[in-house]
Amino acid sequence: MVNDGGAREAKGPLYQRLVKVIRDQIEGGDFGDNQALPSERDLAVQHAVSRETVRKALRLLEEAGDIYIDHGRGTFAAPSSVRRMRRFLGSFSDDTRHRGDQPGQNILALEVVPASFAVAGALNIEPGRRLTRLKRLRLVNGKPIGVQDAYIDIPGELTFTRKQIEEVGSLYTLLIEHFGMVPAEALESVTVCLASAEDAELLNVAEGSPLLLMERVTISDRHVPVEYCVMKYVKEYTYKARITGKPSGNV
Amino acid sequence: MVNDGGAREAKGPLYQRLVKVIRDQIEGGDFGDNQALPSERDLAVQHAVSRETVRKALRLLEEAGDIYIDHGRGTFAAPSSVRRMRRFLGSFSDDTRHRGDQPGQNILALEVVPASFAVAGALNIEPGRRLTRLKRLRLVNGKPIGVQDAYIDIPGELTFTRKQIEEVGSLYTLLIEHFGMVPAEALESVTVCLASAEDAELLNVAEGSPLLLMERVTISDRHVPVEYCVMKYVKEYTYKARITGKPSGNV
DNA sequence: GAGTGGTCTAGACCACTCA
DNA sequence: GAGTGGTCTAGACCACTCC
Repeated sequence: MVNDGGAREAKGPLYQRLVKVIRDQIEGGDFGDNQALPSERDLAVQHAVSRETVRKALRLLEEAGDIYIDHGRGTFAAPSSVRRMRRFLGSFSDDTRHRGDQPGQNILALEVVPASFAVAGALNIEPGRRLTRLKRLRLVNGKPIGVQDAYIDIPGELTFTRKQIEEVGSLYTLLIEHFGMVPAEALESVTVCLASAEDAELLNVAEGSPLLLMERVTISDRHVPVEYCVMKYVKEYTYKARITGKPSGNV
Repeated sequence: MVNDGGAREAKGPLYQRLVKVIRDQIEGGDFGDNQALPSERDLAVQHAVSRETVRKALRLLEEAGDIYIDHGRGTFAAPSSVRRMRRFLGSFSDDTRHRGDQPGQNILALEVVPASFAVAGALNIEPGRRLTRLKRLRLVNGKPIGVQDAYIDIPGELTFTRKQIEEVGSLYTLLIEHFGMVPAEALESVTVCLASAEDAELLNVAEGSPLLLMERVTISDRHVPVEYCVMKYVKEYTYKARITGKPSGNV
């Protein structure tokens, strides 16, 4: 691996460093929209790595949407317009921060409850198992935008305090640092519902007004469902997603 | 590649055939929940391929959620409960068919229109460019469930007829087969809106009732935005998604 | 036919987990 | 330390695009 800027930090696998180098080149404008990158064999020589290592890096760049690869034609920088659109995408939760607003939260409930049939079904555990329930009002710039009701399966019946959450600010940070539960994947669904009397009061909207109803099952890096969460968001909220692969069939 | 069932079809790359073999084994119950698969080196010997080929297959199986791989520990069959949940996921559009219902459509408009500023912005083209507009009422079991308003940038100002759509049934099939436009990726956003008078009449709901409002920009395999589509769905509809990667930050 | 990406190999060494 | 997955190599051949 040569040509990576000389005195740069040389940490991590070669292909990851190569990803960074090439991405910087693209974002720095070295390659315009749809401009061809050097061939894989040339890149291998330029960066003094094997062709398979180059291919590994290019695969990651393609998955991230930075480049596209056409069999028999070459490898090209993705158009900046598409790159720009993609930059606004992320998980529903990620999405919050893209607004540049100040997030906040009020903890409405923190308790240990037995799993209902519904929650137990979602988490694939036996009903009645003791779960930690965390219900929060989410704020943006002090204004309520959603209610989150999370049921967390903490191993060993451990639990945490309201103070801990308020200090750390993030539920996931707490789960990772204090309980070693690393979220690895989430299954989400989104639909519409009407505000109940309680929703209406919490979110400061009229009873019966439409809300975005979202469910999430979070799966840990130990490959088990660890959290079931129901969220209701005011209609100013938007969910964004990137769907890869061919949209199939009768759309 | 040996042990692939003897007289099976031997088409396609080795690693893809290996994916199929291992997936069949898992779905056939050869490996229970979280049961370890043979090591990569063993799998390579068993199937008479190189270890890199095995790794390529395992990577695909992991991305599909069939297995999980833990560094230093081994490779394991994903729990069937998680596999089952994932099976219900797909793009918003895919999702329709999982219900086992009969889809249908009424074409409300098929015309050539100049791109508005908004549509031009979404497709990254100049305003005023002539686009094909296709507005359809989507049905499930004869009942209206949504309105889709699509703006398609067909190269060379070609267009298609109402009859063609009705014959083919699928807009994407038509785009692929008649215009060589292969959808490769989609960027979607979902939020809530209220039914306009027109929406209400089309969808047979009260004016002002909540709808799921969805936007989509489809990007072709030529890596340019080719379709902008606004969809409004009745509240019985649900959007499902799988979010991979660590949910980040202040969720 | 020349050039591109796609697949595949055999072998080496590193990083991690677990006993 | 033994076994696992993670990285990397040099070289071969195939499939595709374009001239």
